[in-house]
This record gives sequence, structure tokens and C-alpha cells, in this order.
Amino acid sequence: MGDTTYDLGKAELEVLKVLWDHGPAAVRQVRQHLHEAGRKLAYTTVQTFLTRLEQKGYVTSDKTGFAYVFRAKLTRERVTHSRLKNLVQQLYDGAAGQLVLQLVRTERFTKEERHELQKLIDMLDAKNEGPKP
Amino acid sequence: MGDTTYDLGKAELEVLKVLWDHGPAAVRQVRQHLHEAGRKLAYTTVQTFLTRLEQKGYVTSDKTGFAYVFRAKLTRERVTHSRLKNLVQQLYDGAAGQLVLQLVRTERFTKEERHELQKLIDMLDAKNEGPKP
DNA sequence: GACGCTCTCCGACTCGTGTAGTAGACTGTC
DNA sequence: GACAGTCTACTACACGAGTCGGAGAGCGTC
Repeated sequence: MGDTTYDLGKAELEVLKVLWDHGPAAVRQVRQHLHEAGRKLAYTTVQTFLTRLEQKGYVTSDKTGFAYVFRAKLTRERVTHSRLKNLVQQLYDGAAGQLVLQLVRTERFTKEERHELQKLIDMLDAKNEGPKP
Repeated sequence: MGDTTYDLGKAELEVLKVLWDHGPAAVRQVRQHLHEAGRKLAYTTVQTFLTRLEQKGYVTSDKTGFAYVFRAKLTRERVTHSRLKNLVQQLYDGAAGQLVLQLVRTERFTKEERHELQKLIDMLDAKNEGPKP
């Protein structure tokens, strides 16, 4: 489960991200948010993306009021996971650890993140004392 | 430095990966390796990719013997880094920690990797007691 | 009830990527 | 020195993604 590879273009993802960050929205609102993020697109362009996303089953729409309101169906976590899986697969033949190490090596972390990370590792350590995958 | 975004298509990356995994090679060898990995491509297709990679500056070629031998210029680490940066940027607005957490939460690690990770965190903890980027 | 605004639907165009064929150059062998 | 095999260079084409415009439908307002 969850091994699906979601084919999202760069721009499609931007649109989806607006829905994640700001919740359900109509074309106009989405476009507005994109504008504010420095992304100038024609109304119909945004609409095209939303329509395509819907065709792919990644968002749903319902027409309560005047215009269709779009809502993300696919979660950010799922996309992250899929993207990472892909990355790990393509670059490291599936050895995820290598990637995390590379990440931890090169990225900056806040103190909170380091703590959180520490906790997770402790959990991993605990969990991996015996049970099966 | 190193913030460049490398535009590599899926197939281009596969080819580049062969060079990473097996070292410099001519078209025929690359094609051979791809075949062994279950990827059947016409000779000229592979050649096209190598040429394009060279045009983009990601590989170099030199004609010592009969045929051109291609060598990766771009490293796997750079691509990983760039890809991750992109991912983090696109999905989390640059908050890398979030991604690592998600990764550590959902991926499996070997004992060695956990140790290595632990070491890195210790280093991070030490390093982040004061100095700036 | 006509005007204007906003929405949706559909079509269209461009560019990059994936894929490959053909023509001609080169090299080694009899 | 002619032939067979291999290499390179150039060209081509399809498809998806990114981008947008125009035609027509709904709705609110004077």
C-alpha cells in the first residue's frame, strides 16, 4: 500500500500545494494565492491544472455556491513519501538510509528538529530490538 | 553554492546512473548495462541521451580509442542534494527538518544506518552550539 | 430584460523529453 | 583497395506539461 507513484508536474504540484496550505478553494482563490507567492498565471491556466488534477483523482470539486470549490484528496505526506521513494530508487537503488544520511549531513536543523529526530531514532532503536518488518 | 537545479529527465538520469555505478563507458557499454537492468533501448537512443547530457555539461567525453568514452561530471551527491532541495522547497517551503522527520518516520533503517545517523546528530548538536553558517 | 461580470468547457500552441532511423565517416581485415 | 561492421551526426516524431484565449452559460443588478 502506498507505493503508487503520483505523476504530478511541477506546476500541478504548486497548485496542489495551495490547497494543502490554504484549504479548499475555487479557481480564483487558488490563482490569488499563487499570485501572492509570485506566480503569475492566467485564470484558465490555473483552471486547467485543477481540472487535470481532478481527472487524475488528486483533488475533488463540489459546486456548493457559484463556482466549483476544489479540495485536495491526495495528502502532502503521500506525495512526499512517493517522491522520496522515487528519489531513493532512482539514485540509490532503494537504499533509503544513504539518502537520510546525505540529508542530515548537508541540511541545517533547528534545535527542535534535532530533538524530534533524536526521539525518532530512539524509537527506531527500541522498535528494532526484535520485531519483524 | 550548489543551489543549481539540474534538469535531468527520468531516462537521462538512468543513463547518468550507469556512469556512476560502472564508471566511464562508451555508448555500447552503457546500453549493455541498461539492458541488463531490464531497460531496452536502441543504440541511438542511448547515444542521444549521452549527447544531451554532454550538451548540458553533465558528462564529458573523450575519444581515446575507437569510440567516445563518456564520463560523469556531475556527481550523484550533487544531484541528490539538488533533488532534495527541490522536494523540500516544493513540499515544505524549505523546511528540511520536516522532510527528514517524515523520512525517518516512514523508512526502515539498518542498525548501521541508525548508528551513523546517531553520530551525525551528535555532530550536529555539537556544531550547533554557537557558530553560524 | 438587457448588461456585465464571472464561471466552465474546449481547443490550441509550444517546448522538453523519450524514442528511434538514416546517412555518412571510420577502421580493421582479407 | 574493397567489404563488413561499428561509430557519429543529424533529423524526426509523439506525447505530456505548461500556458493561455475564445465561446458560451449563469447570475446579479439597474
